[in-house]
This record gives sequence, structure tokens and C-alpha cells, in this order.
Amino acid sequence: MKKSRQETAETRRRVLNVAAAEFRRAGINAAGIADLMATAGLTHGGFYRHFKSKDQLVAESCAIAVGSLADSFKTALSKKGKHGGLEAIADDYLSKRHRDDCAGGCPFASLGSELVRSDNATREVATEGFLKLVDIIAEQFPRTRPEAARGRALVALSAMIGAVTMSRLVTDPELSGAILSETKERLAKF
Amino acid sequence: MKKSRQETAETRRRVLNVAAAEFRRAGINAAGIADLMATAGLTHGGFYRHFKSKDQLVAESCAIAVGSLADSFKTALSKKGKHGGLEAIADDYLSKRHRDDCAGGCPFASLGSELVRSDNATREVATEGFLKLVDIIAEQFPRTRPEAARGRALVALSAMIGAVTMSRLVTDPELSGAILSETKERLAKF
DNA sequence: TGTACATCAGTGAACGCGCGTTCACTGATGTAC
DNA sequence: TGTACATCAGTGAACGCGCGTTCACTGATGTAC
Repeated sequence: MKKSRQETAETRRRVLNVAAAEFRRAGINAAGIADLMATAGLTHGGFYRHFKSKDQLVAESCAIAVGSLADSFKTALSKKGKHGGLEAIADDYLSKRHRDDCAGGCPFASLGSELVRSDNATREVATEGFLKLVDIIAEQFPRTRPEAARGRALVALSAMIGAVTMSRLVTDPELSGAILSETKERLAKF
Repeated sequence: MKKSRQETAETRRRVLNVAAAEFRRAGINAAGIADLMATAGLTHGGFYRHFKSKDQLVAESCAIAVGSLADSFKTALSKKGKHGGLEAIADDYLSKRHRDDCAGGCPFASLGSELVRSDNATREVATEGFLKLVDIIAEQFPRTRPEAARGRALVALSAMIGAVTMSRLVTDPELSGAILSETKERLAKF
């Protein structure tokens, strides 16, 4: 049952996208290879034709997830009206829609403490992705010296990550919303 | 080999403290019952004399961890010189010592994304703990209306949690330090 | 262009392993008289 | 205070289960002539 090169590439892409979503939804540990492959419409045995280990899949799907987050930052920026750029990004990132959509959202918010314990390759991919996002945010402070803008971007991004994580953790919906809205308000004064 | 009530209570406390540290160090999933019990000087079978499940242990040890974090906030406040209260707390929380001490530090920073997926009892314990910390921070804004102070405290705490998480995740030591120091600096302007 | 053969994507059974949990048992502790 | 008995903290083997990974196999695809 060998597949054509094109089909093979499509399969790999499909597995990666499933993994990127399932890891963020259920957590890295809880998302098993067999489950992921089944969701992708395959049996588990074929997994190792595409990836040499689960760790490699984690690293690559982390890159995918950060990439689509960077895209959503850019989309938010393209739609911004009179707001500053950071406000446009924060409106999106700190929304209830993002809070309620682990699978499609920021991997740092949904997997932060699991990524800390991942292998070096994954953490390096994550670091690169984090810096890419920091750069996008830093560009939104055009009247600030570059180093200072980067510093502010570091703070803004990690604050947003912490806010979404905590808004998902707390059981009180009102508190959850307040964490998001207060952070949004504070970032507007940045 | 029944033990006296006092010994029993001490055993329970010992297991709880081991768990509170090991969960934060290795992650909830990776810290197994048998390992925890061995570290506490016992075999795994006796675990269920003290706790009805691993989930219950997670919830109780989360309370322990948050409690000791609240204590460290108070200790920092008692030592503050001319700084504001938030600065004293942030100096401690955003230190490299805290970053490098998962096992003895903030459970939200070390377990955030795992706690999001924990059972309701654990998330409720975590929520209560979060609010306790928020209250301590809110008291450091005496010239601010109570609701506004609470809002600022929500933002400050979740920003610190995000900062420590990200400072542990990134592979570049310089970047890691910058996340901590920039967040500290920004909170000083709160 | 047609044929023979090597390649390899995907299948599904099997592997070893560690997990949370259960259980029969032991023997010191606590209790009832 | 002393004795007989119930309790139960802790032991260690065993349970079922799901995990990541391996492997022999299948058969369509890609390649060499």
C-alpha cells in the first residue's frame, strides 16, 4: 500500500496538524500516538514512517502552532483601526474566544509548564517562536528605542500568556473574565 | 505494623510535602505514587490509607504549595525597605533563585497548564489560592480604590506567573534573565 | 513505451514498561472490660 | 492496672490498562532497463 510522494507529504502534514491541535487541547502527555493517528485517519504503526519519535512530533507541531499564532497576530494587526498595534493583538489574544479554544490557540498558554519539561529540541523551537512573536510586538512601539521596545514586548507577551493560562485555570467565570479584561486594559497603557 | 496516631499524622504530612515538591519539580503526570512514597520512606501500598486517589493528593498538595507561596509573599513584605510592597514581592518572585527552584516555588508557574486540566476539586483549591495571593498584592496599593487595586493585583500576579514560566521555557539564559528583569522593572511602575 | 524489480507508506499484532489501584496479610496500637 | 480483642498503618505482590515503539507483512508506487 505504498502511497505517492504527494499523498505521503499530505499525510505528514495532516498528522502534524492533528498533533498541533490535540497537544494543545488535551496536553502533550494525554495525547497518545494511536489517538492522533486515528484522528488523522490512520493506524498507529505508520507513525514512524514520518517521525522518529513522539518528541520529534512535539517539536514540529510546536513550530506549527507558534507559526499560526504569529499569523493571527499579523491578521489582528491588519484589521486594526485607530488602536495601537499591541491593542489589536491583545484584543484577540485576551479574548474569551481564545481562552475557550485551547486547540487553536497559543501553545505557550495551553502547554507552558509541559513545554518547560520537554526536550531541548522542542524548547529551542519554542524559544525561536517566542522571539518571533516578541519581534512582532516590538514593532508596535515605533517611538521607542529598539532595546526598550523589545523589553516591553517581552513583558507584554509573557503577561498575556500568564493571563490566558490563569483565566483557564480558575473555576469562577467572572474572575476568569476579569483577568483577561484587566490585563487588556493595563496593556493599553503600555 | 499499625502506627500511633501521631506517627500516622506525621506520615501523611510527610507524603504531602514530598508530593507538593515533586509535582512542582517533575510535573504531576511524571511524579508517580510509588516514587513519592519511596521518597517519603514508605512503600506504595500504604498510600491509600491516607488519600483516596492521586487526584486528592494533587488537590491537597496544591493547597500546601500555594500556602507556602503566600508565606513567602508575607516574608518578602516584612523585609521590604523603602520599596513598595509589590516591588518586594516581585523582587523575590521574579528572581533567578525562584526560576531555578521549581520544587519550592509557585505552583502556578511550574504546573499552570497541567492544573488547567486537573479535576474540579484541584482547580477550586487553585482558584482560592490565587485569590489569596491577589488579596495580598492588592493590599500593597493602599491609595487605590479596592476594586481597582484588585484589578491591578490580578494583572501583576498573572504577569509574574507568565514571566517565570517563560523564563524557564526559553533555552537562552540571557533572554531568560531579561524576561524576569524587564517584568520586574515594568511592575515597579505599576 | 513496456516490463521487472526495488522501495516504502500503511497495517495490525506484539513488545516491554510503568502507571494507579487493589488486596491479603502483619503486627503494633488503641479500646473495652 | 491488666488482659483480650478490634483496629488499621504499612508491606509487597498482583491487577488491568494504556503508553511509545518495533516488526513482519502487503501491495501500490517509483525506477531502471
